[in-house]
Amino acid sequence: MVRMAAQTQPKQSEAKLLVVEDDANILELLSASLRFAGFDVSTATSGSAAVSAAKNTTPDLVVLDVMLPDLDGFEVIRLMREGGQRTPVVFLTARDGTDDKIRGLTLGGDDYVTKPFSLEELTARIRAVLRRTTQGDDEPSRLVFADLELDEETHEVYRAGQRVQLSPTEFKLLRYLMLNANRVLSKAQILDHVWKYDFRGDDNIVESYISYLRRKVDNVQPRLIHTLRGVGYVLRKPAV
Amino acid sequence: MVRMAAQTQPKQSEAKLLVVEDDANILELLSASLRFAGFDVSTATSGSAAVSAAKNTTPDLVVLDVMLPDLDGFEVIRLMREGGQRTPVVFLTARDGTDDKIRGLTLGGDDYVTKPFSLEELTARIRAVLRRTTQGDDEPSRLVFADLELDEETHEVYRAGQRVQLSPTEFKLLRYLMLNANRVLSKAQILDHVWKYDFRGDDNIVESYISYLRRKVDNVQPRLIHTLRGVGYVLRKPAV
DNA sequence: GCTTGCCTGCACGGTGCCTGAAAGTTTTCT
DNA sequence: AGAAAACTTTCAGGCACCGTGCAGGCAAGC
Repeated sequence: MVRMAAQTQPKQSEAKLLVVEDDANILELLSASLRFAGFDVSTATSGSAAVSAAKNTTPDLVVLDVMLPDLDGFEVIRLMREGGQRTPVVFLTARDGTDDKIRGLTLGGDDYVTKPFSLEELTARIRAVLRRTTQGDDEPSRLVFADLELDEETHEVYRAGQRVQLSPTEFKLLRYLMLNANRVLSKAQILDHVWKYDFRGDDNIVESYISYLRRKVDNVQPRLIHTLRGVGYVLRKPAV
Repeated sequence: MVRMAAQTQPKQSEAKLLVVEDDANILELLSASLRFAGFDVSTATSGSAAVSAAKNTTPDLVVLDVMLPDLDGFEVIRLMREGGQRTPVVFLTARDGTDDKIRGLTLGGDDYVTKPFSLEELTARIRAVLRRTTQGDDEPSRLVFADLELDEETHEVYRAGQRVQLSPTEFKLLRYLMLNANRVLSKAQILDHVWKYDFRGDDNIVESYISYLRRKVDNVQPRLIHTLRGVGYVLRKPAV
């Protein structure tokens, strides 16, 4: 009897996040999905509001849009840290332009994600930064399911002990499947989480990448990636 | 024209729903059957009315047509959640050519159903979302009747411990029978709940699917699916 | 025995999914 | 900077499965 209890929430750290973003749609997107991922989320829509919110709520991490109406992201951080608190940051930044300043900040243990991003990308970065900055490393960086292993830091993947090379998208898809092992995921759900939020293609791309993944990591017994026709895909050990 | 027999209420969570839909026919269909399914239903026919209704009645879940005369579904959600309440949503969306706007519907534990849908499909999604977003998950995802087991999340079905593979329609029909175990269901009733609301075929298809189900899940003793000639079908343990 | 309702085998067309290939894009290398 | 490689995305053919209608046969009840 190997049936697993259905879990309702992805298991995540219950860290306090402050999300700072002036675009209302993106803010809603972020707060809804980060909250669902198990984070304790508060929000701000301007730099000055962010500074005072950070003083009051002392978040464990700040998700910060670099481009804000009043202050720019770096100013916000400078002001926040003047009070002595050394809160880690994940920046949200537009693709071009100020890459240099951002790059410098990653040296201090912070990180950044360029817009448009996928939610898996963002939550992966958040978890990585929290993992790094939290002493007493509770969360391991290695996901394991059956004889499948995936290292979130080194991006190495093994199936049955064999090293497998994956492209960036293949890696993100597999990580999403592994984080949600035994849970059925629809193509829409996969698209919403693994692909960038501005992707305007159709579901078939998910089928393509499932196909690529099967060829690379699911070409041995037992098969772990299963199709549920009309429903979605699921990563699980075959029924007895 | 929804045919409904007089019967006692199916046991369901007594959750408060807000149904937002501008098509009067569909709104009537939805509110009648969801009310009958045991939900506490209130309605709105425009986005702005929905926002204020949500503020006043604080529903546990919102059933929301994406295409509304005034605001689009995302705007409605954003405005509703600005007050800090995190209400889950099941979106209703048209499945025509320009699939443009159907991204982001599965984020934050929300879900969506494409028109035309069947009522069972919709209530199944509603229950799934409520199950996911309610802490202290009381409702299990597994239906059990005699030695028949059906998992709503993984779509697995077992009879007498044996795994059985069902097609999507077979699965929906069996779920409907199990949710209404010991209750006699007419063919018209089954058609109204399990088939999409625009289905214009004849009753014989129900007979066909009952036949398929019997072959797959009722081929052992004791027989659970019974015909009441001239009346309908019922799932029950043989008479005492 | 006859009528009526139900059961089920069969066939046809549609749908969902898989995958190879090509086109378009980004990244890396020289 | 330009060329090459790797990667992402789209397209189309193929295949298995599924939904639906039809029709012949069977069982129940008058």
